[in-house]
Amino acid sequence: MVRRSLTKPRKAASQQRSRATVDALIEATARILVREGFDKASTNRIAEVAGVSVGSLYQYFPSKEALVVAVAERHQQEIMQTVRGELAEVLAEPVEKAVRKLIAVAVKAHRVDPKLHRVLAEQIPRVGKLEKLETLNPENFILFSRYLESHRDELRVHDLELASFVCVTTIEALTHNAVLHHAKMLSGEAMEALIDEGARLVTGYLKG
Amino acid sequence: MVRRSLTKPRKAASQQRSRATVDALIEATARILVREGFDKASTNRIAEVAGVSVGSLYQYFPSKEALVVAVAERHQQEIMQTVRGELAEVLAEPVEKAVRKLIAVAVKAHRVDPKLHRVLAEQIPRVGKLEKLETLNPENFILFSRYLESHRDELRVHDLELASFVCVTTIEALTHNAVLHHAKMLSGEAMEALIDEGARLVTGYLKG
DNA sequence: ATAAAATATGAGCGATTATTCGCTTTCGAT
DNA sequence: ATCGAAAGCGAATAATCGCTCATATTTTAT
Repeated sequence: MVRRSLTKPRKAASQQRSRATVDALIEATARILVREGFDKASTNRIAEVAGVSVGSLYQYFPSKEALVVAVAERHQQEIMQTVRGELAEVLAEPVEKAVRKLIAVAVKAHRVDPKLHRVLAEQIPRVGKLEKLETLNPENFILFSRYLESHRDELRVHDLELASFVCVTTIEALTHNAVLHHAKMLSGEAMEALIDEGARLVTGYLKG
Repeated sequence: MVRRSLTKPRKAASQQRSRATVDALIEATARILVREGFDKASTNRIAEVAGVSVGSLYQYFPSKEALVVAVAERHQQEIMQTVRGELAEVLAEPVEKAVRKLIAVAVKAHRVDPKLHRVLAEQIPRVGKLEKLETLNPENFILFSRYLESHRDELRVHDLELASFVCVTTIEALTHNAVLHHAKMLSGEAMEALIDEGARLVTGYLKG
């Protein structure tokens, strides 16, 4: 039997050289997305910017979509690093304090890499394998639900799952729109005002 | 001097035949977007589904992007038809009633053509001329601001512009996510519950 | 009836793109 | 020093797509 060609992309990169290649490719993709936009992010251009060949790109990523997913996942990881930490610290605090801190951290999360965040949210067509690329991380629902459960007695909401949906959706939308679409709100002062309003909105809802 | 070729797309379609062509093209684009997705919406395919030639397409639309914009605008028109009417009726009502009705109408608006709405929101890359294709219609801010102004004495918010941003963003995000991403909430009962929660959220915020 | 204007046609051009594969270079273990 | 495996290379391919234009048909006005 003839030897299989098997040019299928291998998953793991075992040597440190190839790990560097993978990093360079993800980084190059992110840079192009931010600086030139999604439709300029062709595989050949990505390879060029990464300083490797297209062939190498396809050794580690089975498709262009896979690269975009990798970029999105790396970004999500960075954001959740921030959010998870704060949520742990806030678990013991009463609703007023906790909600305010969570909104503040949501703002901080949207400022990790706003330009990339915006491109991922607005320029990536959710088609094919990109379909489940969600802006709203499901983990947020779970984490917030846990907080609500452990503070049930402070609350005047009956359906905790529904309340979690309402709160997470609201906080995400407010911070997303403020940071990415309303330049006026970027000043420290205006941002404080927005956090105040958001906290009032959500706290009032939770405490009746 | 030689005669100019001037194949630039003409704006107006004066005869009824050409108006039908324009309609067929917009309708075909919408159908393809919903049934096959954005990346299947090539100009050749659109023309084919519309039952006209590609050449005719370019008589009335200077680019593929222009067609998508036309579809989005038609959709927005239909939605705003619904919203404008309700907002007028609600102008005289107190905050509790008004907010509840506005959330209900937002749900209704998202149900006009949910599949198209979702494709427009998630599959169209905001690039080039599509960049200003906004999900959040600026008209909503203006209309809602007017309502707040004429009910200023009922409210405990100081910055009306900020309050309008908070409310419109919140209502849009809640209804959008509920209708387009949470199948469980589509039942009449669950939808009522969501409207109740949303109304409580926003009313509580506005009235202190 | 006739001519001009409006409308419609669709093969094909040029450009771009994702992906492949035969080959070379480098690495790591012996 | 040797050799197999891992990593890297990039010209070439095949397909797609937006768009044009020379030509044909239909409508309107006279």
